Parts: sequence; C-alpha cells; structure tokens
Amino acid sequence: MTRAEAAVPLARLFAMAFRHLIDELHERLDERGWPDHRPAFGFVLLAAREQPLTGRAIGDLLGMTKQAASKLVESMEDAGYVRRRPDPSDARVKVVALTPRGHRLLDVVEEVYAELETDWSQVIGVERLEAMRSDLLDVLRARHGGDLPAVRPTW
Amino acid sequence: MTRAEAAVPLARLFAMAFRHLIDELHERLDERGWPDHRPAFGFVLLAAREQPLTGRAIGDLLGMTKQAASKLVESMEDAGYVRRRPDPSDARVKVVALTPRGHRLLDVVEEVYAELETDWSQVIGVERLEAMRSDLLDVLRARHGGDLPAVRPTW
DNA sequence: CCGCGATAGTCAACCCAGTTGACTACTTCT
DNA sequence: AGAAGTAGTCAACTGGGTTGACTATCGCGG
Repeated sequence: MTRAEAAVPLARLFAMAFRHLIDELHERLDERGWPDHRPAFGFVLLAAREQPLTGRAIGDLLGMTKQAASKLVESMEDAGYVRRRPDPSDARVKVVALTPRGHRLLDVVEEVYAELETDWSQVIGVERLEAMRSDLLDVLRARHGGDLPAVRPTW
Repeated sequence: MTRAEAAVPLARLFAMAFRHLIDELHERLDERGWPDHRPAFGFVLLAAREQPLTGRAIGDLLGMTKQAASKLVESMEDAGYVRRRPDPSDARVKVVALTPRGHRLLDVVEEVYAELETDWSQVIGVERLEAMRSDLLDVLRARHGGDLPAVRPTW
C-alpha cells in the first residue's frame, strides 16, 4: 500500500461513494423511463411516504431553508410526484403527500437502489456492508447528539 | 430495530457522513483562525502536494468542467494558497503548486481531520474504521473500472 | 380571553458555483 | 506540412439556494 493510498480520508471516500451511487441510480432510472430527477426527489419521497411532511420538515431533513424546500416541492408537484394540501388540524401548515405517480417512482427507485447495494455486497460481502451501515448509524448518532444530520452534502 | 431504521440507504448515510465531517472540519478550522474555505480547497491542496496539477486534472478530480476548476483555482490563488506557473515542458499547460501559506493550511487541515477520524474511532473502534476505509476503496475501484470516481457529490 | 411571541408558508431580489459555447495557442500524430 | 486533439480563457447564462420582508395562524401566560 502506497503512502498516498494508506491515507485516503474517509470524507473523500464518502463523497465518492455518494456520488457514485447517485449517478448510477439516475442512470438506471433513466434507462427505465424515469429521466430528469434530482437526488433530493428520492429523499423527499421516502420521507413523505413514512408520514405526511411539512415544508419546514423537508428543509430540515435536507439541510436547506424552508424557502428552498418550498421551491423543490413545487418542482416535484409540477412533475406530478407529490401534492400539497392544507392540514386540517393547523391552518398554517401545508402537508406534502405522494401521488400515485410518486409511489410508482419511489417503487422503481427502491428496486434499482436495492440492485446497487446488492452489487456492492458482491464485492465486499453482506456482512461488511451491513457492518458499514450500522457503524455509520452509530457514529452519526453519537457525534450528532442522538439524531441524524441533514442529508445534503455541503460543497 | 424499526422497519424504517433497518432500511436506511447507505447513500443517505454517506451523504450525512460527508456533510458532518466537512461541517465539523470547517468549524474547527474557523476556531483556529482559518475561516472561509470551501470543501474543494482541501481536496485540491492535497492532490497538488502529491504532484503538480493541471487545471484539467483538477476538474477531473473534483468532477467538474475545466472552466469551473479554473475559477476555483483562481479563488485559491487570490487567497494565497496556490500559484499557477507555466509548465516548461508544455506551453499550453499551467501548473498549480502550493504556496507556503497553502502548505500551512494543509497541515492544519490534516491535523484537524485526524482528530475527527480519531473521534470516530472512539465510537466504533479503529478496526471497524479501517475496515470501512478499505471496503470503500475496494468497492469504489471495483465498481468504477479500477480507478476512483470524482469527489464532488452530485446534488 | 386577550395579547404577544413563535411558527408555517410565500414572494421577491439576489448570489454564485458551475455549465455551455466559442475561441486561441500549442502539441502530437501521420 | 497539415489535421486532429488538448490546455486554458472569456463571456453569457443557468438554477439551486439564501436573505429579508411579509401574512396568517397557533398557543401560551397573565
């Protein structure tokens, strides 16, 4: 192992790994007839399926302002993946929920993404892959006050 | 383990881990009197120390066009971290090399970054940390034709 | 039950890192 | 020598994101 190789910072590997996975994901989505998406779409869809989301919550999740989140949701709405409706219990709030088309996209995303992780596990094995996942969860929670930090990489 | 927790995609964890490390790094650099940097600075400094870099190579490394790389280098030059000089062996090329100030910044960056990885190893242990590093190297090389992909996260 | 601070969302202006496209200068291949 | 390819630059533009100001609504303490 060369001197340079021994020292590759994890931060750099994380950035590369994220970029690589997202690029591959979008490439394969494109092949299956779901072109022109942004990485944020998937994260929003996934979170919005778990529970109805407010704009503010989306901003926090992604690590951006509520205004930016609002623009993002608007573009997702235009593309037909989500819709915004007033919250009956709080007139200030508009709730973001998946449309049928959004559910279909998310299904494809999860299917393709599962293939990607499978590809990875064929290189390093399932055990190491799952070790990575649980180690990352542990570290991030420990070093970030118990909860997970925002998703969007700061560049 | 809840249903949601079991399924946290690695891509999301990588993004969070990168963001977290970079944010912490910049925070600590700021405390030590090195404010106002972009993540790319460190990657360029590190690569330029190993060997003289061309603008094109910087673009490839980071995953952006040579024009964008040129702008970046210009701002690093303005900040006094690098300088560009003509390549004696090829008059088309301008070579990017570290200034003394650039070397000093890189030293601090590496010092602080080492602290961050040490913090991580105190949560999951050195073995798991190094396993993560070598597994990521293996996977990225295997899934990217032998060499490492570009650094900048696509967002 | 009033009033005030806090919160959700929107609008508008702006910023700036990065892209696209066109160009010059130089090198390399044949 | 000529053609194809490569390094860098200039200028115009894009678009995701921020800042700041505003409205409407909620909820708590007095």
